[in-house]
Amino acid sequence: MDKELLIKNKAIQICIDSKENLTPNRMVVLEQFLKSKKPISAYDLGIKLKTKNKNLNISSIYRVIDFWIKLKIVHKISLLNKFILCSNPEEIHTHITNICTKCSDVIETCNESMGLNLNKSSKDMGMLMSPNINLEIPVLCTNCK
Amino acid sequence: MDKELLIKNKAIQICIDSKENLTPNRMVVLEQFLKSKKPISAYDLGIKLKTKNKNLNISSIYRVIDFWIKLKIVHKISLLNKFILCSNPEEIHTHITNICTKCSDVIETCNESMGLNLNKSSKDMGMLMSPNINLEIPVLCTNCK
DNA sequence: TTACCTAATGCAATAATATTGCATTGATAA
DNA sequence: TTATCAATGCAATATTATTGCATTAGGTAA
Repeated sequence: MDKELLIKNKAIQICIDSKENLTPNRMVVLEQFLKSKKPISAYDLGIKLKTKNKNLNISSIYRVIDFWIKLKIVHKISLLNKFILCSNPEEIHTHITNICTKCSDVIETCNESMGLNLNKSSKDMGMLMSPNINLEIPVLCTNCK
Repeated sequence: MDKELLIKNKAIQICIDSKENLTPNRMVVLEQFLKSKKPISAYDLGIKLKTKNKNLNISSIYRVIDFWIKLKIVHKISLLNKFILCSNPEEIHTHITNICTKCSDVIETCNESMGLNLNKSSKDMGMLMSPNINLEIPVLCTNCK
């Protein structure tokens, strides 16, 4: 089974487990995310769906995206104001998103020890790191460097 | 000499060293940043300046902010779409910005070893971490946790 | 000084991203 | 059937950011 199908099944499972409704809108948005290798903006996602005769209002799109973010299936990449599928949903850990500043390619790496280090660093300052955070690291990817 | 004055002098020095022009607009924006303990949006900064009879156009504000960002005096906090003075300008290293998700308070910590670790992690994936990056970590601060 | 050059700024329109309130729909349960 | 509630549609609006072009200000050469 390829990776996309795996993620898709996982997403559906998480949705069911959370007793949430897997509506048609939520499904088409999920599938669009599965097809997007790069982060995509809410508006661009809307345009993509439109070409498939799925015309969602922008507010619905944002709401659906928020839904998937809540379930930790989708990440917001604040650096780009775009969204992308989480490559490793479900597990609670620190996500590290390497974002190529040149081509916007994203590679997600989940380095537990890094998460722990960051956590310790925050604690030393008396702060509490949120669980399941997503760290955005500007990099140059293999192709662009 | 208190910390703000220190940062101010450093900023001015960096500006001179870079042979850049320290214009009145750039100065008032810098001073507003020095007064803002929390990240501030470009528009809010404009409003603040307006109350001081300094009426800058929004495009000028963005340009001045970009100017200070270029000199590494100001950081953009992408998580909030706001800007804040760098607490530790000039030195090239990994900046770690802890952002309280409740009150938006920001504490910047510069942990060199963390930067090195992240760098290594990126390298392992064949990517090159940009120098002088700013990492945004969602936390709960001392007061809010 | 004057003329010129360039960086900085002003101005106003527009783009891009995101949120809101309220109406409507559709599924489910009583 | 009726009541309820989550999801969605709709359209206005808010927020953030950029752009092209005109104008200004400050420095330099003649």
